[in-house]
Amino acid sequence: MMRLGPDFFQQSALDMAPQLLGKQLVRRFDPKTIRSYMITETEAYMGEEDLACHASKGRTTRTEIMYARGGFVYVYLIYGVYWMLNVVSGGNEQPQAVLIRGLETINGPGRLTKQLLIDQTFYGEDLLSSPRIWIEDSELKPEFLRTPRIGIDYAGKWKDRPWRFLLPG
DNA sequence: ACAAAGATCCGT
DNA sequence: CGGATCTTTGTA
Repeated sequence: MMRLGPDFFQQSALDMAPQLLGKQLVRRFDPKTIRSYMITETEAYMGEEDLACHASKGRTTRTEIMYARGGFVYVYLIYGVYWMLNVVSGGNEQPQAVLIRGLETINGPGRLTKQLLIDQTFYGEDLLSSPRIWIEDSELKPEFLRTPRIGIDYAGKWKDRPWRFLLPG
């Protein structure tokens, strides 16, 4: 299948998050080792208004990449332990992103980055052109479930928005 | 400078 | 249910 292009990533995070389900996250570990993993769980983070979104604190060194056009990778360290993998979405100056929370064979956002060897060096990586990580299309239009996002109880009224998307089972 | 919190996971 | 472990950010 084909690598997803600019149009896909310029959708809002809310549109993109469910559409990422069933797509293939592809990782080239070295010139001879390429593996792909079906995306099974995502969450949308919707800009400065969204208190659960890191961009709610405004533009900082960490959140800078979220203000770029969609298609870049946003990674950050959580609890001093786990790297979180996000796909920046929307147009320039729209600080939105989608957290990849699960893959077909790996549950959990911290576990998947550990297995795929994704760390801070992927901050700002361009999914449109990177030789080591990209996302490929799929013919699937899977049914999916929606729930509130995980781990954001501090986010006031935003914590109950059903912006987590996952494949059943 | 310093303190606090965090989009998680694991072992008890 | 608590600990790990450290970057980012707010406050001074």
